[in-house]
Amino acid sequence: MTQHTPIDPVVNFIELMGLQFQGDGAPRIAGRIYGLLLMEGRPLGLQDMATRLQVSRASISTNARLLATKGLVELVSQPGDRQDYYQLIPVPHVSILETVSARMASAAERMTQAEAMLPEEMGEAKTRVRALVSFYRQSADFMQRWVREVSS
Amino acid sequence: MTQHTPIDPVVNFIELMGLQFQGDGAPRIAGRIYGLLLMEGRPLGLQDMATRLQVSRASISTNARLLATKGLVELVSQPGDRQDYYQLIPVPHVSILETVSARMASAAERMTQAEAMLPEEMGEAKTRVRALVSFYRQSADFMQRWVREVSS
DNA sequence: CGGATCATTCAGTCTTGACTGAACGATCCG
DNA sequence: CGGATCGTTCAGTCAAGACTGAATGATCCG
Repeated sequence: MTQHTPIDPVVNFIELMGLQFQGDGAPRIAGRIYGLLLMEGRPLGLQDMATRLQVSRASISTNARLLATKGLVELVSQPGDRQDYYQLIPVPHVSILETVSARMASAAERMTQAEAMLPEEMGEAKTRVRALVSFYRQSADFMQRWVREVSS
Repeated sequence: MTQHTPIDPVVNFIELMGLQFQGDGAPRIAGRIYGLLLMEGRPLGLQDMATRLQVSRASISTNARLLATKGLVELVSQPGDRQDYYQLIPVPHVSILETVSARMASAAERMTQAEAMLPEEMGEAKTRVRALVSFYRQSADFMQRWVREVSS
């Protein structure tokens, strides 16, 4: 019978990151991978992570690549080794903020398109939508500024 | 047989908001409610919305209250009428940003707690976590600043 | 070439949570 | 009081998607 209440602080931290990611709408396993890399601080292979986190290699593969596309992690290789190693990106702030910024910008874009199709009679509704779009656009810009500030 | 490809721009906009919310991890119906209110620009009763959006009253009730807790919508009453009416909050920016800010702050808080439990030998890991926490805290602060800027 | 060791893909399972319908309590009006 | 009309709660259904295991393709080494 396995321990029901884990007191291992490392496991605890990894699990916290899993829940954190899940709360943000990302797969829980992606969070656990990030937490594990944060604890180890060195490149880890897929097989390593799969056994450490007790999940399938397929899941690790998928989620590690997900993290890579989001700019939180990067794929590295070691000479004379066929394994894929992943390691933390030292300064993930830029990626995080730019992802959010891009989301807002695309939302603004789609809303603008839908707003343009509304008939002229709905002038007030169109104005309300444009105000919201404006806020999204400004926020996206503001994040870019913040990126520059934080990376200086 | 119902129309398969809706060209009604209002329905189109409402549906877009539904998808937008869903993409942000919120219930699709919450987005549709917000879209509907954005189109109408006046307080709407639960029954109204339920028939307009063709969903159950229970769902409208739940999601309207969700939007209210997030500060996007507010409950209003009309004299001599027992219905609950909901209307848009004119300037939702503050609520949106403060929600995000609060999320980041609480994430930073939990990470700090978990980090404190790590043994001293893991000095480097602790440092990495603290750097991440610092970023979260700064971002939360930065959003507060942005709130002030946008509401002036 | 043939076996071994990778990562990835895909069909299928299973979990999460959004949504519904029926009941309930509250409030109002006749 | 009794019927009607609210909003909410709750158990149950259903769909989306996270995860798995087996199969596939690629690369390396003997």
